[in-house]
Amino acid sequence: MNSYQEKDKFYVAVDCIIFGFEEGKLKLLVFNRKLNPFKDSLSLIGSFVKIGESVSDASKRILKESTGLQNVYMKELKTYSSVDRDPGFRCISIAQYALIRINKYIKNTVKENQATWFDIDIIPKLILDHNLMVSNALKRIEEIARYKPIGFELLPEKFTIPQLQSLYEAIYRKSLDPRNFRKKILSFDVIIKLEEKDKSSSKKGAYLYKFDHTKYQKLQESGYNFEI
Amino acid sequence: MNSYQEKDKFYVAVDCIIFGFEEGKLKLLVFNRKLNPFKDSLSLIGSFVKIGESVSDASKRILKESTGLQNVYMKELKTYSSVDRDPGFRCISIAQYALIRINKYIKNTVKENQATWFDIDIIPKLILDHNLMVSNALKRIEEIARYKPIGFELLPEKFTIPQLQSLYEAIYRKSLDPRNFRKKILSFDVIIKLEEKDKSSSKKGAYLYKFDHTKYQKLQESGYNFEI
DNA sequence: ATAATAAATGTGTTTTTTACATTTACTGTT
DNA sequence: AACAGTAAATGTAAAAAACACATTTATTAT
Repeated sequence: MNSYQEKDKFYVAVDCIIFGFEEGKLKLLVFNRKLNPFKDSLSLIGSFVKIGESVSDASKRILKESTGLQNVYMKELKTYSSVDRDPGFRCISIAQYALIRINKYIKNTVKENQATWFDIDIIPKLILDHNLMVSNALKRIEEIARYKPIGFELLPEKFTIPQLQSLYEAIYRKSLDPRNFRKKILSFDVIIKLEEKDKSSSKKGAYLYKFDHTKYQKLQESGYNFEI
Repeated sequence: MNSYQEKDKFYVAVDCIIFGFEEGKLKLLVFNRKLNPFKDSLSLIGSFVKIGESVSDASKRILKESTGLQNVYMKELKTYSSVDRDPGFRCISIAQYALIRINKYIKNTVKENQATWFDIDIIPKLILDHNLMVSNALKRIEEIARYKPIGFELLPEKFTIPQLQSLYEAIYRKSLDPRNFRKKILSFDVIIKLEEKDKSSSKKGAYLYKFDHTKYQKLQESGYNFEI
């Protein structure tokens, strides 16, 4: 019971399930491995946790290295620890899911890192148990989206209501009524209408909105009900 | 990046936050440590994960050893990995919360293990970051109870509606209207009324109910909305 | 027979959710 | 300048769910 044995020490890894949203589709960031093991295979981005850092430090480090981003929405998903999960090492991995805003800067960093955005409906075979991690993460964000306003994390600073709707449609995998959606979102009193319009997808243009960060924060903390 | 260094290996522990429900109160199972380090201090029950087992195997093993129970509702809470969390070892702990039914059998095993049930409102100082784990777990079950029928895990096979209500009152820390509570619970169509009554808390007696396990399972999987 | 106790029950009101179709603002074309 | 095309924006009535609230009932102990 109290027998601390050197043999019972583990490598601890983190793997990051990075989601983005673009062109009405929820996307996953997949990396082409540059090094062995599994060189040239597809995988999530990950790393071993160093002895002098916490798991969340390690996740932040990896996210920074691979996308250049800091201060990202990232949460622990779960631990993957099957004895045979990694044929090379006895290694547990603590998966983290992150929601990021795709923009030009990200696109460049992503390219440098030999990474690709995949539509979540067509995720390729990834190494080890990474496909399982992805499907668990998708389930988790679907659950969380029902009571926390996480959807917003994936949108740019300025966004339109139809964009927000299409994001929720992507998360819930079903289509929503635009009148009811708009009504509900506005009832949260957390987005502010701007004068500008986005005309990229219609001639009429849709008004851009931004968050009221203070109210958004409160909603984030308190939780709420966003069953749609 | 790909430098696997022996020095970056960790002890991996699990700690179990075990909740029960008795006499209208939500309780936490706290153990008196029999061995060093921290001999005679209070703590959650835990153990190092062995190299040949998964984290969930380890949790099950510990729960079995400490309570005699198997097939318990147990879920991963989160990983605790601060560099300075344990002064003795560089050790991460993957906390698990469990919901169990308190009964005579448990009570004996618990006594043998020098464990005590503490009302969640008066939890003593525990070792390391265990108090943090407990408060995180309490928050988690409160969240989960809103969309999964976990409350039932804590009740005996046969239970009354007032008992179920007092459990939800303990989880949500507020009192509920008995008419509305009963109506909502029955609307889920997941409990079956028995002929027997429980007369331990009133002269009239309250009818006992049991779960419809099939429907209960479906509800558990699908999630639902249990905001009260 | 009576008192005491908690269990069981019903209804009207308010709030939220749902279903559903038309008009509007703007652009590009003729 | 008129027109066609496109997605955005809007309102309302009906149904369902949530809420607030008081009385009656079954049983035991005296």
